[in-house]
Amino acid sequence: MMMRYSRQREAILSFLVSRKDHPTADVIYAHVKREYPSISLGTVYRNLAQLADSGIIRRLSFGDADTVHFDADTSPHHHFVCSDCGRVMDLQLEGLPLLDEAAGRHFDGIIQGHTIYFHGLCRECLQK
Amino acid sequence: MMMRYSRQREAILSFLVSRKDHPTADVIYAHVKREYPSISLGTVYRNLAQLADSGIIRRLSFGDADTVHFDADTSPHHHFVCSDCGRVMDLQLEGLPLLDEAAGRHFDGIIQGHTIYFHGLCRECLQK
DNA sequence: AACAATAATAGGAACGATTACTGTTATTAT
DNA sequence: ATAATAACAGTAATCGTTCCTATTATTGTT
Repeated sequence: MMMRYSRQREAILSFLVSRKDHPTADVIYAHVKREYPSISLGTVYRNLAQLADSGIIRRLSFGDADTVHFDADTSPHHHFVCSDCGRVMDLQLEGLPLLDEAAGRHFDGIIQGHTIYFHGLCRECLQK
Repeated sequence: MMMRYSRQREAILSFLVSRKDHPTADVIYAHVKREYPSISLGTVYRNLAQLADSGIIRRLSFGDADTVHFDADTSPHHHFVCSDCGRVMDLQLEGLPLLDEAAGRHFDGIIQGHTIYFHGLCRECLQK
């Protein structure tokens, strides 16, 4: 089924683009609700799923927290999760070897990709 | 509070030790129920949490599936998730650089660790 | 071996994130 | 303007997991 324009989806996407902290569905809902007071949480979830499935945004999930985060930046980069405040931040990592290829050497199937995330304490939480 | 012995915990742990496919809580529940028909799912979750918190087993969670897996092998190794059948398998990876240190070079806080998992198609799913 | 203190249990209710359902509204091609 | 249908709001349902409570099992002490 083809994707039609909708004001709600546009508001969701433009909010997500404006943020670099990878908010969750309920945070997005709370903010978009200011512009569209009658928007429903289901609409937020449905649109996030559509946007993710069509490759416009990316789903992020981290082991500890069981809520999915969303990132409008689909360029290759990694993530850090603060184990104290839960904040999610971008993290650059240079000189990473070809992990998938290395993993494939000891593996019978096909490696298509991998996920890495780092955890620790962010600067703000260190200063207390 | 100190940890007392319990038959249920022992059954849960010995089942987990016997498996190398990192089952979820409900799979563990289904199997241990054969030996202890009156065991409750809450007991399984509580004991898995205790075992994980005391470092005897390890929690594994992967982005896509939103269910936690458990691994009685706490030695350092990585994991692969088949994107077709969902199977979780161990995966060796040699010559991995000091990722945490590399990540720390571009980061303001403290990196304490990381999680990696690979995805793709397992051998069984390739053969269809 | 009996006893008292309390960790662990079974069973079920409660929870939070997400998905599914349904009648109504908005977009888009004609 | 119209008709076809994607998207919506609102709400119910689902699912993994946690919490609660009265009962049972383990363990150190007589």
